[in-house]
Amino acid sequence: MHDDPLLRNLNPEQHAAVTLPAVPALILAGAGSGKTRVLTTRIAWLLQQGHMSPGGVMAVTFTNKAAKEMLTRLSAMLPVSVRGMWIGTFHGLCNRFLRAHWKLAGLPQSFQILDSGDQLSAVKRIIKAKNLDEERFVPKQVTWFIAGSKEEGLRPRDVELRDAQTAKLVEIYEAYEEQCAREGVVDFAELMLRTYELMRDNDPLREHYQRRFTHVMVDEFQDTNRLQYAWMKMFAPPGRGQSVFAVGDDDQSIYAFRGAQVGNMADFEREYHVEHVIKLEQNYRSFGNILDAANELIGHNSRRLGKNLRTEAGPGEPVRVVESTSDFGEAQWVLEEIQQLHRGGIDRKEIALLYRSNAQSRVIESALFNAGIPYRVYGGLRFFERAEVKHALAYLRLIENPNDDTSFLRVVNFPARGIGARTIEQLQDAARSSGRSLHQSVGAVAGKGGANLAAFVALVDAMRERTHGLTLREIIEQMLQASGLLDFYRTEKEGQDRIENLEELVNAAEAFVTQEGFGKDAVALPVDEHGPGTLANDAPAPAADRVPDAETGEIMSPLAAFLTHASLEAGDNQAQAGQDAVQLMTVHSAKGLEFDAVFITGLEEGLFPHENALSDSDGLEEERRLMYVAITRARQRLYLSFSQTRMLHGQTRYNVKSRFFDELPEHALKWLTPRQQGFGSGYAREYQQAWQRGAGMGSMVGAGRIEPRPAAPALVPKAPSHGLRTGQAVFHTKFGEGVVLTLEGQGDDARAQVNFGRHGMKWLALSVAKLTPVE
DNA sequence: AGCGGTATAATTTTT
DNA sequence: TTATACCGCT
Repeated sequence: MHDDPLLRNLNPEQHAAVTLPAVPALILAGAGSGKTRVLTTRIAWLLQQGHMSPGGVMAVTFTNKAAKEMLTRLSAMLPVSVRGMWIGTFHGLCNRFLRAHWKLAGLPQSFQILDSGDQLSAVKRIIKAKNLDEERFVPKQVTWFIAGSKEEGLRPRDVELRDAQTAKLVEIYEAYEEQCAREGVVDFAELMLRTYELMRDNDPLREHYQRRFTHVMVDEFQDTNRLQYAWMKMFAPPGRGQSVFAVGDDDQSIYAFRGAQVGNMADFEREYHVEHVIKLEQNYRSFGNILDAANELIGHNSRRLGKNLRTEAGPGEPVRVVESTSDFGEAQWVLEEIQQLHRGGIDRKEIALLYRSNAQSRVIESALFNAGIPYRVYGGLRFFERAEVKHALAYLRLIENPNDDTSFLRVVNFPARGIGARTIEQLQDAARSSGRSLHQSVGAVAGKGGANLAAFVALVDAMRERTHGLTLREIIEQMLQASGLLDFYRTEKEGQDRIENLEELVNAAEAFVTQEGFGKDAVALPVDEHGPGTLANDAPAPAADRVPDAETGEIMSPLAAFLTHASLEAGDNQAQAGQDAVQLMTVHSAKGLEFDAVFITGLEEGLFPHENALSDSDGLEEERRLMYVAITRARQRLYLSFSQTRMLHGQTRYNVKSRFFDELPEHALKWLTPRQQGFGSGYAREYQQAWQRGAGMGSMVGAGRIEPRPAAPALVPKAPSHGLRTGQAVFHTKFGEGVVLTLEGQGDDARAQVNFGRHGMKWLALSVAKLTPVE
């Protein structure tokens, strides 16, 4: 049956998925079930069998990383050029589409892409120009409104004007669109929406692409938003006979907060009359106890498509659970355990420390730092987002397009050249009243400011002239000199790192030109603007990079292509790759990764599940899925950890252990600290204090049993008449068990704020409420 | 223009 | 606690 080497070693479900006929199919791919393998093997198999040509493939992912992974694996499987295939991120493919059809899309040929930061400053400018109150129209929220509207497929005229506030927001949205059009830029959501609209409105074009893409595959389908689903339907609508291969996992849907619609999976099944739903439940990553924990936990969610992970690997080690008295103690314990694991032969890069929110990394970082253990924190600034790099890119953008006001404003006075806020305001007024760009309005400003502005414009113009015809590397080097950026950072005391980053920018450009062959994302394919007819269906881009525009014969410049690349792929964050370092990240950023050993820290009510998500059941279910994602990252060892107290916003919070502990199977767990009946029993505290005095936990853990230690004197303030103190565990007949957070007032006035975990935070009058101390 | 003080708010994130 | 924003001063 499996003579074909491609299909060898596939399990029956994977095999079935790979060799499905060309009809719509939904693949429910559990964590660690070989999803990417199925996706790439299917493409390879279809090509090998001659069921489709390379040009007939469209495979969409969310991240550049996933797209790259797919391409790498695919080219390892088959000696096929990936050039003609449309494999990439939603935004990358939109970019490719719009580069080919810029004219029809109503865009300038080398339109540039705004990242979220650029978009924010663009919105800020509009709010200022319209003289609106930034309190009422918070720029961040306005960008959410705009992106949100676009992701619902709504242009300003389509948004329902529910109230005055919305009407004003729509007005800003409208102005924002005009501004983007004037400057020749698009934001991320615009890439999607513009593509969708062009496909919707241009019959020959739609017809062409629908005929071309016989196989459309969408990865992480549970993360698609409304627009992305509608977009997909434009390329492969129901009933047109294309193969649509949607791969996803509803249990790993953790991006509802940014518009993801898990419901798209069910909608897809219904609208496409999907007959083939294949569940990939065989897990190749984790041992049984870990999967038991994951399965049981996620079983507490309703509204699932239903899926259970199984393994043939045996139960493996138990899931270890640890309680600490403080976040500090937790970090110390994690540190010890990491050292133990490392001594036991596990690479540090195979150890992940996961947390719900970024703020939690700090304590752990300092513990690791003090112990001299190398670590890498995910998240944070990425390469192309760093200030000095953005400045350099702004100059490059101005070389490419002097009317890019966002870039103009970023560097008009950086390095300082005597152009102050007043001058800029005058310039903006002039530009606004004439409807022209800042660059075009420079002449309207008189005086010294005006002269300086003119000098700036002359500088950029000179850069443009002098770099004409040079290689990308030379252009950037010229610009770094001429702009004064290099000189500026050379004289700055902490400028050395920045200069290194600017040099790195030159390297990145060089790499882009040579290795990447800057065509992949950025350069137009030879697609006729005027519809099918003359189209070579899957003509690969000729000899790599420089594809002339179908109509004018113009070539997109390497510079414009590089700028596009920089916007679409923000690059890694700073951490030195390659080193054997412990991996620190949020649970969200751990999605898709796997490690030998995983620590999930801060498993406390209010933190994980997060308090902001507790108000509705959808929120709680997403938190639970998040926990599910976290658990399923672990191959061999999983640690769950929580702490009685935690420093948050500069205050000590008294927490209750996460409700998720009650949703895990007892048989799979092993408590390394004594199992608590209620909360904060003296025993655990004594134990922790004993440990913190230096007894160390590793040996006790290693021995597999914990010996009671002599009690340490409790460091608590003197007890007032009601007998309560902060941190006190209490019982309330209605709310159950809780922990006292704050005590106020005296006698009959005395009040206590109590954290009842899932019953929330309560203020109780002690003269009325029946609170029983638990200890 | 740039510095330093105070106020304020503080999940999760990719493109 | 800490990062960022804004204001007022030099």
